[in-house]
Amino acid sequence: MEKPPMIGKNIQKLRTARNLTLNVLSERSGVSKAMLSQIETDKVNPTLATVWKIARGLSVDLHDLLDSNAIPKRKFAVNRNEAIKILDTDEHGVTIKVFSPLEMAGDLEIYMLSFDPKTTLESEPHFPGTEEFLTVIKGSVKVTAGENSTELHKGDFLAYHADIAHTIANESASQAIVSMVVRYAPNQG
Amino acid sequence: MEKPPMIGKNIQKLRTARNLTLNVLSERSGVSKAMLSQIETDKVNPTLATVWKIARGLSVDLHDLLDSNAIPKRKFAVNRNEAIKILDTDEHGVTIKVFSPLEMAGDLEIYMLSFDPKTTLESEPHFPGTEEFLTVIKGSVKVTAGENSTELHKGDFLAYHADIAHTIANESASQAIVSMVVRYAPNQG
DNA sequence: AAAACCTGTTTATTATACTGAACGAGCCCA
DNA sequence: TGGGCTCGTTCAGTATAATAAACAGGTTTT
Repeated sequence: MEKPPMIGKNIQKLRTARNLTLNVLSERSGVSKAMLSQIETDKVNPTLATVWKIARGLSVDLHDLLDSNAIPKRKFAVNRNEAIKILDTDEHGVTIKVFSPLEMAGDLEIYMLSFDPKTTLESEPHFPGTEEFLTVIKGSVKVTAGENSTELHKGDFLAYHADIAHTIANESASQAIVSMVVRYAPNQG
Repeated sequence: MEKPPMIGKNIQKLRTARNLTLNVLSERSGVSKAMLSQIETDKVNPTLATVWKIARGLSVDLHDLLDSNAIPKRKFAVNRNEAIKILDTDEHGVTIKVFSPLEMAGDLEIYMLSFDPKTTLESEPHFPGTEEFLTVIKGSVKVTAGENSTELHKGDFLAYHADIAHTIANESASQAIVSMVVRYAPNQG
């Protein structure tokens, strides 16, 4: 985070994703409609208390409000065997953070994926033998690998072979977060 | 978080822990000394931009300032030892579910751990080279491995060598759930 | 077609966050 | 017993966040 957070667009994104009007959010949050409008257009520097009220009105954590804006623009081209293409994401509304300390993880890589409402992450096939293990931390996602499609909710866990094309979709109107452990094929490369 | 955040004491704690004076922090953050004093004593509702400046001046993430416990996160414990064992649990109030389909996971095992309030899971050292990757899905836990102790909250991720004795404790009054990926040492029986 | 009802924006006013400077308390040294 | 230094707090003025009310644009009503 190098600049003061501009949470306006985030708030608006969350609000519209839930089909809430400024009037409704104003009632639910206790923040005036005018102030909401000005905050969403980044015309003011809202008070911490005000931001908290808005987060509460949107039924999200204050962190989520700040985080979705504090998008780590950092791209990364992690290559174990060959180029693994990870989208960078702003246009898709999917944020990927790398957690794994590579010197520790060996052939593992751990990611934290944040999905804005109605967003999808599409992955090309990985090398044969590659597996993915994911855990839903928040919200719900639909994972499709080949023919199979599975709906996962908060707390669910899924392991699958990732050497075919697969997608992770957040079809809901709220944010979804999943952690993913990718295990690359042992004898590859 | 049920009330608007009172970050005054957190800021003061961080500042004094670093032996910074209000003057110094004022210079480093660009926030006036007077305002810092008033914020620390919770006399005002600071602006989000101001809070961000203070976090920057303290070289911490904004989240750390908002969280009730102002502790830097995501450390990694490192060390070595021996022996393996996984407790079973019901008497301790800790439930372990195995998610990993073994034929897929190879040297990986995936668990879902549920902690009742005020419960702790103590593990003997695993084989040398064993690593654990855990993700907090709900609540908060305190992970201790050797000397190092880390407080993890919802959404946090931690990777550490598990070949020394380690404990995962839920010190809060509510349930905690974490997913754990255990990666056994590659060349170990 | 205009009246009534939405939407989000902009105005005018009040409340207050923020600043620079003044203040009092504590410490060190002459 | 001072002066000179620091510390954190409080004062007065200014900048601006927050509010209520008026506003413009677009749909639905009658």
